[in-house]
Amino acid sequence: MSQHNTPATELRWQRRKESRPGEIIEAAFELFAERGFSATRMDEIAHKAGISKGSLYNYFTSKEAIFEAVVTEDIIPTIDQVEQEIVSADENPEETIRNMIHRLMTYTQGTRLEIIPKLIVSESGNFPDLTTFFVHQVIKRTRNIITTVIQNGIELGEFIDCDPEITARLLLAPVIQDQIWSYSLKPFDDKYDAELYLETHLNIFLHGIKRSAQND
Amino acid sequence: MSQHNTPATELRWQRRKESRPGEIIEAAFELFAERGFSATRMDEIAHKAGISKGSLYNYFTSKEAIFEAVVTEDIIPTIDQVEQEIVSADENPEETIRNMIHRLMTYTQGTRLEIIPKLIVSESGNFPDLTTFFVHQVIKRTRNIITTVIQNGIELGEFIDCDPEITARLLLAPVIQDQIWSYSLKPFDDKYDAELYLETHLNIFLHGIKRSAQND
DNA sequence: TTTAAATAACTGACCGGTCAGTTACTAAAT
DNA sequence: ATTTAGTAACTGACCGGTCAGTTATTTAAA
Repeated sequence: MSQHNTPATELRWQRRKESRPGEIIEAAFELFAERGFSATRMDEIAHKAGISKGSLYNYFTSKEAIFEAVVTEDIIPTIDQVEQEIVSADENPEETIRNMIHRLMTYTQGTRLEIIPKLIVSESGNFPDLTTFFVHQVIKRTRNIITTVIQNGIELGEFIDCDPEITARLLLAPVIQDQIWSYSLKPFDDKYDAELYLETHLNIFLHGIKRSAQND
Repeated sequence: MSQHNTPATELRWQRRKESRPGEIIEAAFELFAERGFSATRMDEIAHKAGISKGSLYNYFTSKEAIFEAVVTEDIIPTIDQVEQEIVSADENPEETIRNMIHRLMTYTQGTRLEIIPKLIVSESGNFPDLTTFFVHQVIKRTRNIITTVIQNGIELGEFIDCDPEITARLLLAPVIQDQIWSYSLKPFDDKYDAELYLETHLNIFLHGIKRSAQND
């Protein structure tokens, strides 16, 4: 699609050992997200990273190694940070959920965390180990936080009696769906207002699980 | 994974012109769903269909043609039928939505309609025409039905004032998410009760959009 | 001068697609 | 009924292009 995205300086042969790996990962993950693993060529990754194919092998041992780096590099620090950030202090459960989901979106926006779900869904059959890693380190951790908050809301009597883990899945589903959509069907679908989408989701969902004075 | 899935009769060389195309599509779609388009080999499709690679080309002109057949064959009749089946009569909007979603799941269960979302999400970048076809003929048509019902509920004063199209997306998101999950991350994730998942979704969602006597 | 980042030409395995030959089936002729 | 000529489904070895990975060489930097 675009040309390579390294600095404008037209020096071939420039030696920049330190910055290469990051640039390679950046180039690769865009291509993987767009075409998938098999359909992405090493030449394309190299070109987009502004180097030759041979140079890739100075930094990664194989195409699979690049894919693994795309999915795992920086993931743990990022998810650690997100985990910290989204866990908010002592508000009531409703506000906690609102803030958590907003922060979740804010802190992943523009990071690779946003694109990887689509990538993993597509390639899960071919990369079982990576998929396990991602499900454990990202999906489950996020869901566990949400589950705890919902559990808490139920115990406080603010939320109706429901399965907290399944309810957490339902809270996250539209968020993840939107991320997957963004990098697959969105270009082919009618546009919609992402802000309104999220707000509407939170309103309906929270209204839906709140134990109102006379109901249930 | 499994061996080829043609009848047990161990006659190679059996001539079965009529049944071949269906068997090829069946074999191909399972492999495509599992591995994706690029990573699936023509030999594998042939083997799973119980014929030789050469024979594939008596029925389809190329690998892409098989992929197109997998995604388009029988889709229109199926979606026509689903569309008819899910449109229920004159119940109130809440019951209409409950029944529609239940029917939607019932009537797609076991059909290719259930697997194709994951396939299309994965390959959208490589098959833009097919993706357009699918989004128009399946996604939008389904969403439009839901949108109408929600619109109706709003006008009747039963539902709160919300954007009907976005709300339709939110109603469908967990359903589609579950389908995509089934063929990608489910084997790596904790098991959960699909029935309970759906029931909980409908309960929370409907409770969430219903205009209760004193609210809003 | 030595080291190592970077390159471009190269290799070989792989795989989509082809085709000459094989076998199952049909039916006309005996 | 049996033979056999004709047809078409089917096979699998093969071909040619593609592409991940290697190597010989060049050049920037230390």
